[in-house]
This record gives sequence, C-alpha cells and structure tokens, in this order.
Amino acid sequence: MDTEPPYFDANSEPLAARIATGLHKIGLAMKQQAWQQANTAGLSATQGQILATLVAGGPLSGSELSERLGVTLPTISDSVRVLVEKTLVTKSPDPRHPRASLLTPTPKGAELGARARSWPEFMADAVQDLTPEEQRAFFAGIVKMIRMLQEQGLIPLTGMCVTCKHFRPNVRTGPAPHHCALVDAPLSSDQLRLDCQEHERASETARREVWEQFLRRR
Amino acid sequence: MDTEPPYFDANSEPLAARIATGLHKIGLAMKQQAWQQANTAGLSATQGQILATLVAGGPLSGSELSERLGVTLPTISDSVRVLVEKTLVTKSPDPRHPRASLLTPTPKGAELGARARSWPEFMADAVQDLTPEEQRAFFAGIVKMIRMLQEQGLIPLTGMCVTCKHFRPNVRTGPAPHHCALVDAPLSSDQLRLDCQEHERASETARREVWEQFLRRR
DNA sequence: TGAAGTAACTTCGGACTCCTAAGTTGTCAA
DNA sequence: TTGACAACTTAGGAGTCCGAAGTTACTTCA
Repeated sequence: MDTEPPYFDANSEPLAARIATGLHKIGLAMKQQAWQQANTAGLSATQGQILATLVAGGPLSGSELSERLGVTLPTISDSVRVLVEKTLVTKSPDPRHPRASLLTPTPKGAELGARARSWPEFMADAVQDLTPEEQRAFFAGIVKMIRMLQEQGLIPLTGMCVTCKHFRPNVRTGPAPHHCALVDAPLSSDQLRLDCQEHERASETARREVWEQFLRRR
Repeated sequence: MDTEPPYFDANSEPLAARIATGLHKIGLAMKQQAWQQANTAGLSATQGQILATLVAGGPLSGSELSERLGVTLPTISDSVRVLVEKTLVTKSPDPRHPRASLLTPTPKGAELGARARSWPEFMADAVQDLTPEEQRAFFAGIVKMIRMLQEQGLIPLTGMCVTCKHFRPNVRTGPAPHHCALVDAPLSSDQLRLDCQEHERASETARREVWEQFLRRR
C-alpha cells in the first residue's frame, strides 16, 4: 500500500474477498435481527433457536441440539433448563441412549418455536428483489459454499440433500436432473433442501462421490 | 401441512426462504470462526472487530464504531476500555466534536487489527470453488441484498459504492458501465466496493435515484 | 451573561452467552 | 463387580449486550 488514492484496478480486493465482506455484513444484520426478535418474544436468542430447531426437526437430545446450533453442551444445558422452567419444553427419556433425554416443546413452546422459525424471513424479503434467475444463481452459490464449509467442519452435516443417503445427483437430463430416492421424485438444482427432516447422512466416501457427480454437468 | 411425507413439489419451501436458511447457516459458521480466531489471538470477538475496523477505516470515534459494528455505545465503550488497558489503542481528542475522542491503534494494536481483518478469509476460500461466473452472480445478489437491508435500517449505510456521492451508475455501455467520480475511473458491476474508505454518503433522494439507475439495464 | 439544550460519551446493574474443567449417573462389557 | 463410556449437569469466569442514569464540554437562545 502506498499513499496513492485507491483506483479501481487489479489492485482492488479480489471478488472472493468482497463476497466474504458482504456475507459478513449480512451476518451482522442477522445477528441483530435475531436478538431483537427474540427479545420481543420474551426469549433469548438461543432459546428461540432451540425452540425453532425442535419444532422443525422433531424431538432431539441435548447433544444433537449442541451440534446443530454450533454451541457446546453446557450452553445448551443452561438454556434448556430455563426453557423447562418456563414450561416451554419437556424432557423425556431417550430410548436410543441411556443417559440422554429427548426434548419436546409444549404447545406453548411449539407456538413460540413456529414463530421463531420465521425470524429469518426478513431476509427472504430482501431476496425478493432479485430476479428469479439471480435467485437461482445465488442459491447455487450458497449450496456450494455450505458444502465447502462442511468439509472444513464449520457447519454440521445436517439436512442438506447433497450429503444425504437418498440423493442421486445428475441421473437424467432436463430441468430436474437429480433424484430423491426416499420419496422417489425428480429434483431440480434449485429445489435442493438445506434442512430436510428426512435427511440421513451418507458415508464419507459416498458424500465425496455424490458431490463430484453433482458438480459434473449442469 | 398434513401428515404426508414431503414431496419435492410446489409445496416445498420457496427458494427465497431456502436462501435465507442458507445464509443463516453461513452466518453460524462466521460466528464460530470469529470467536475462535479472536480467542487464539488473545482477544474477544468484538475487540478483534474494533481493531480491524480501526485499521481498515482510519481513526474513528466511539459512536462511529458503534454504528459500523451494529452494537450500542455502552458495549463499545466497555470493549475500548479493555483495549486501552491492553495498550492496543489510544484515545485522542477529536477536533470535529467537543466530547468525542478519536481512537487510534498502537503499533501492536495495528498488527493485531491487520490480522483480524483476514478472519473472514476462510470464507473467501470457500468461494473459490465457484466458477467466476457464479461468483459474479453471487456478488450481484449480495449487493442487492445489502441494499435492501440498508433500506430497512438493518445495515449501516457505510462503504458501499451504490450509496456514495461519487458513484455514477450505468453511464456507458460495455463491461464497465459505472463510474467513480472521485478517482475518475470506470467501474464494472463486480468491481463495486462494499467497504471503500473514501465513501461519502449521498443524500436519501440521491441514493434512491442512483439505485434505480443502477438497476436499469445490466 | 447566563440558562437550557445537545452530543458524545461513561458508569452501573442485570440478563445472557459461551467456554473449560470437573463432577454425576445410568448402562454395558469384561 | 469393576471399569469404561456416553450424555449430560454444575461451577466458575470472561465477555457481550442492553437500557437507564450520570458527566461534561460546547452551543444556542433569551
């Protein structure tokens, strides 16, 4: 860097870095929004997230929540205690594991959770201004990014078609080249899910293979 | 919603909502990453952000920081106190305002700040897998989204070309249709800056007009 | 010439977040 | 029956945030 004013030339920050900056800014808005929405609902941000996750993904144990929300167990444990005190969730023994307990929202908790699920909707509104084509391109970018971040262990391997046992990429030509073997239905690239309840994690080798197959042709 | 298993049909979540979900997941990774990077540098997340912002944008006052980082003054005040104790920033009177003080990083602080600026780079890496074309589309989407969110008051009006006094959108045809009047240089859509130091906020009516002009033709 | 206002903080108290480290406690395997 | 294991829970401590309530140096108006 010298003392010259900035010119818009090759020395400008690379596109990838500016994309990162942009995502950072968007992330800031999300954080603030979540905080505020939670507060007006009488919850904390994490409490809202927990309820939303339980409503979206059925009863879960503490450790599952911990993985999905990217915080440690103690943090979950704390928040859950409060939620139980508020009678928004109940605990019941988990048949799958000895010491685990399944968390289920009460009716009141389910209602708040359903509302919390719609917190990111303000962003969906902001996306509406993009043309459908731009939206598709944007979504494709997001899917690829998430996959990369999952590979680096920064995002849990949950809910995305492209890491699911039942996903068959590029099995035909046309607008919907992919296939979901679970519901036996064709699938276009912009119908891919990020948060499917039925998601079952494929093995590591299978995931790698599926991803390569997915990238091939488009 | 009924009891049927989910089919990939029109009843699936709309694309915009899934984009929001995706951004949410990416935001999660950013949060975690920031926390971890800050910790290994011996800082807290906000302290790192403050240093990075000061290094990137020159000396700022507390309220400017507060606006850019989207937290209230007390929070900034707290963190700055710690940074001063650690001798990473110094305060000096601000000539522009009576009661304000300009915050300047010390050499040690500047070094940490420079390092903190590169924290979002892990995301830039994740973007590298997108084709250049995909990157451009992705970036275009981000710019539009940020603009929308700014209009809703969720992101500060700072640093983006499209809200700057010196920006002239679509003044010519060809690959670089825009123009920056400050450095008097042509500008393509994917050279737009999100964090220009020289940014000067245009008036509200000017911003609205510029944006309309920007959307027209592409 | 003073009184009131304004802007930019700072301090305080309190709720939450988030971590690591150190227990608990049921179950299963040896 | 003695460990090992898994899934929490508790304790302790730093940090993040906020609203409310001071400070304090000018500015402005009467």
